[in-house]
Amino acid sequence: MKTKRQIQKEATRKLILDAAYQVYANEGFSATTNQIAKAANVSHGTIFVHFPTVDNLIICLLERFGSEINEHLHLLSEKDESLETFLAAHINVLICYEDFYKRLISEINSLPQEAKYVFINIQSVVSLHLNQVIERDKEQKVIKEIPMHIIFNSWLGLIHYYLTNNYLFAAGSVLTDHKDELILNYIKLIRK
Amino acid sequence: MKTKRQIQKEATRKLILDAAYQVYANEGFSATTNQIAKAANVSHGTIFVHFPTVDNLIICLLERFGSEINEHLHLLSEKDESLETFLAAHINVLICYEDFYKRLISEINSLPQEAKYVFINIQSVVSLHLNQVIERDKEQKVIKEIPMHIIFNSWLGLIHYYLTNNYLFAAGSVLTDHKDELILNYIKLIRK
Amino acid sequence: MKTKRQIQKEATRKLILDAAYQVYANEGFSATTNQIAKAANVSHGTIFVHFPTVDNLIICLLERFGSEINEHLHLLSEKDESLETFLAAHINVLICYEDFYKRLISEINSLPQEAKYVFINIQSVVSLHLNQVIERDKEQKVIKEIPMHIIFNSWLGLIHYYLTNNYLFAAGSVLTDHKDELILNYIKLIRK
Amino acid sequence: MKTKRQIQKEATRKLILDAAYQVYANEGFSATTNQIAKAANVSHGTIFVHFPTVDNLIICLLERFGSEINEHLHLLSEKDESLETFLAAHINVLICYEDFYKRLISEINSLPQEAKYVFINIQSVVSLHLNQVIERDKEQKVIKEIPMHIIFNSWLGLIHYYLTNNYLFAAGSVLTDHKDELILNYIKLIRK
DNA sequence: AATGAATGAGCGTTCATTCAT
DNA sequence: TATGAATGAACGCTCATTCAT
Repeated sequence: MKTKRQIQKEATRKLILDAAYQVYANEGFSATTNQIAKAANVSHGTIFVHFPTVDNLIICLLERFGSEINEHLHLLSEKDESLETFLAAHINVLICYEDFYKRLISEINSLPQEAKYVFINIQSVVSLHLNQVIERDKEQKVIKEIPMHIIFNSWLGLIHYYLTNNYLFAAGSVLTDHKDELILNYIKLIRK
Repeated sequence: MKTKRQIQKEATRKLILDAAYQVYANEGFSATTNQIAKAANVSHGTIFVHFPTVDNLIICLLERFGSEINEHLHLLSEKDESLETFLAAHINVLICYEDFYKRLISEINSLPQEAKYVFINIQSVVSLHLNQVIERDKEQKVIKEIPMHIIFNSWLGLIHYYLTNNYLFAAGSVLTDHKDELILNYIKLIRK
Repeated sequence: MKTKRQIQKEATRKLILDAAYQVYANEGFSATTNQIAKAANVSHGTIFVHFPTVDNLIICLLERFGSEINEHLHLLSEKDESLETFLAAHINVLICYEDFYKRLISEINSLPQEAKYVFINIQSVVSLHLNQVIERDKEQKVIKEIPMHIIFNSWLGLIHYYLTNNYLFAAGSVLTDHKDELILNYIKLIRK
Repeated sequence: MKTKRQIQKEATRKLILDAAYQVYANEGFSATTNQIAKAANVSHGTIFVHFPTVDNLIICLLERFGSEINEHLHLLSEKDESLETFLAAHINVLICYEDFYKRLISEINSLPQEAKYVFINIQSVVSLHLNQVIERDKEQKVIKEIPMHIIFNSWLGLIHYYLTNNYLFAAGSVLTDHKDELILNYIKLIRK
């Protein structure tokens, strides 16, 4: 049983995390705690009641983000879908988080060490699912003899490249614009 | 004929650029002018004698970096080398600048607009050469029917992915460690 | 009802404005925010919690100063006093703010544009009252046929001259020392 | 006999003083030594060969300015001119130096102590001549019974007031625009 | 639990002055 | 004599963090 206070506290905590997500997505991780407080409609000090430091806020935010995105990704694995369907589903999930994800892959190296674990975790979930799908295709001998991690890293490399260099390829969402092209050609690459 | 003064001035300028290169490579582009001054062993004010603003310092540094790396790359095009040789040469060049290049591809979006042009320029030089090498192979029908820009972006995507996620793959230089594997498998991907 | 917090905040704001008033009066408007912070016994950053920029601090200070001085001057108009009484009252008001006023009339041209409006406003209040008093005397044909603005500017010119050149005329307050002489002779000048 | 070197040195010194005069007239005394060096077409360091500190430069500049303006004023006294002619001549002299003089009377209190002596000297020369002219008129009983220093300070007060508040009265030269009005009305004031 | 005023170290930048050339 | 690169203290301002309310 949660007391009224605990419920209130968790609500505020969520408010801050939601705001931080939006602010970081829009401004990058150099956004200030003041901006986040304003976006969350709480006082500046409240942030530090819930999170002892900004780094801690970022870590908690990324943990939540990791869980959320992984939950989305898990739903993919249940069905017995084709490679094409899986890749499309993966991109569709990323589109939901596109702005934030873009910031994340760009600025990951300047974020606290623990943030990286979240990032690794997300990638390993995708890897796991991709593995399953590919293995099936491999049995049918349609996939080249290339190590799984290269197959996986090529895919992530390709879409991360398009995301980080968004400005070269699209005015709005690069994933929305180039989704089909990316999937089609990536499959061509890994197929015999 | 340069006067002793001019030589001295250029030496200091080089000192600052070299220091900035090292500091940015180690700390990322959020490093401060104070850190750079200390690394260059000059007073803080001296930086602003040579560069009116930090942004200008960054742009000059990137221009120098761009020229340097392009010079390296141009040497490649003169010879009639194989795809494998070219990719190895490309990686070898990047190894020389690995830490700095890693920061650059990560943080390019937070750098001044002019910095992006330098980055685009570097990439287009690589693209140009890769194009030549691939076209030759394409005539021999060994390359898949995939648009050139996808071929190019897959390569950059792959090595940028390994660079930005260095910590996943290697303790030291990820390019040194995975060079052969990357080249070998990338070629497998684009070949029929 | 004000909360304790609001009271405290206003107190600090007043502390800063009071300190700024004193520091500017003593050192001129080239005094630094550090000096003001020290004089106010608050940390340097606190100044910028209350005033986004120095210019804003100066403008707020001048607005307060303008209100205060105008309030003093308004009290004069209610009575049906003689020219002599009015001029004496004007000088008496200025004596209260002498050091600050001296800096203001000296450095007005290097202050932000909005500061000038405050200054103009103060002068126009004086002008208004002087006008009323003079008009009465003019009806009695004791004042020369001279345009009102010249009458007004002669008065301000005279006392501003004594203020800016204080060091020529007095060790302490030039207005206190020369008040009677200035009034007496100014009246002689404008009377027939 | 001056050596070639001495002649050259004096020429450079003059170059710097001329430039400083122009720069201070245009920008006020907060202009930097760099601006002056550029305007004088000499190197920054050269300024400090001729003047140990900026304050010393300002003092020397004001001494030269004082001599120059006093020389102009001295020419006035030789003739046996009327009060009106004298005041017109005074204003005409000031018009030659208007921008610089305006800065001087505005910023005199933030200039080094010695600068004030120059200013006092200029004023006493004007005072001397005005005295002579007025005394003549006084003998003819056309001037009011007012102490000479008040008569003098009213005049300076009036024109200084117009100069410091130039922006209230004119877009260009306030002395050129209001010269006749000022003289005419000032004479009205001091005449019986 | 939430507030928000206060803190102070640190930022990029300016500028009078120095001194080797 | 003239130069101009180098200096470093000081500037206005930012911001994560603290703590009395």
